[in-house]
Amino acid sequence: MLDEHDIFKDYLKQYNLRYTPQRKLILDVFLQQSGHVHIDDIHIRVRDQDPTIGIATLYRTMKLLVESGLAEMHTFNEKTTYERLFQVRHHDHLICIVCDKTVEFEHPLIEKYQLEACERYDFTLKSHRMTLFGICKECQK
Amino acid sequence: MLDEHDIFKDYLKQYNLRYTPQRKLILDVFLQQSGHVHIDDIHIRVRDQDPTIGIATLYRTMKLLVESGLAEMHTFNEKTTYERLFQVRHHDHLICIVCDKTVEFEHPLIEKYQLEACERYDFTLKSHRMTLFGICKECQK
DNA sequence: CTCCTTTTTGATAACGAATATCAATATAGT
DNA sequence: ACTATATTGATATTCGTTATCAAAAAGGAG
Ligand SMILES: [Mn+2]
Ligand SMILES: [Mn+2]
Ligand SMILES: [Zn+2]
Ligand SMILES: [Zn+2]
Repeated sequence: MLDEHDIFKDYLKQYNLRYTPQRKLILDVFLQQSGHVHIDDIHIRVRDQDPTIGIATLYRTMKLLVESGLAEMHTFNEKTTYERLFQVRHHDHLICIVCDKTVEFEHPLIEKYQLEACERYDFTLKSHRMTLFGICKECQK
Repeated sequence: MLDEHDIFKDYLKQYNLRYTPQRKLILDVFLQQSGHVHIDDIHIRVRDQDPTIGIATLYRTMKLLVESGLAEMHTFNEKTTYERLFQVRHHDHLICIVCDKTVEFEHPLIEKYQLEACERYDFTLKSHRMTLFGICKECQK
């Protein structure tokens, strides 16, 4: 079974790009994280293992991870976050507008009707972004 | 029946803010637009009628329009756009990732299941953002 | 109207995330 | 070893948006 490093290598090879130590390290660090990770968090942990890595390389590599399907980029608030995508079940997000708490959920029927809506307008659905904003139980008190 | 200017005046009064000529003009211009309008477009048309209005005032006023429920802010791509909200039926968006064409749609069942998902996690739904990305018929050829 | 307080304005500086630039370095293949 | 190409890190730059601040405007009270 292919793991994330194989996927990444394949993607890089496909575009004549190289599997460098920096890219490997960034992927390693990213895979150790869970949930929605900010680029600064990744930066700190990467520099922990190799202080010479520049921020530009980090941005460039995160972009490659997204393009290769290993990461998903979120822009819920101002700061973008990254989330593991490969072998992680698709889900949408429910965010508390008071405390920023996030709940991950998936509704099969919503996914189904999204496809339906697309077909009605002769679109081929490629991806979607659905985020619900509300107030969690604790913040309602 | 209240129109947008009344709504705006009420909102301003509520927070001890003033209904100034600049704010009136910006609202006037905004209401003449339709669809998803970029701030530069509004700026051009505003300066056309009053060249002394500064960009800061425009940003500040657009924020007030959003807060008063008259406008909705979208961040589909890099540039944020504004769309009339009052007396305009709620809808979600379907965007072609090739040509940026936008289709507006609404699916009652999706809205229903969004509420359902919220209730399951004890959230009070306040708003949602759903955008489908696909390839339109023309761009598939 | 005059005086006083608060709000608003416009010019411009500042911000910050992300990208572009570019010379030095690393890599892969011959 | 040699060559061509890709990559890197430091840094400058971009660009939408926000903060700053002195001057102007607005709203009341008398
Ligand atoms: Mn998630
Ligand atoms: Mn719309
Ligand atoms: Zn909360
Ligand atoms: Zn298209």
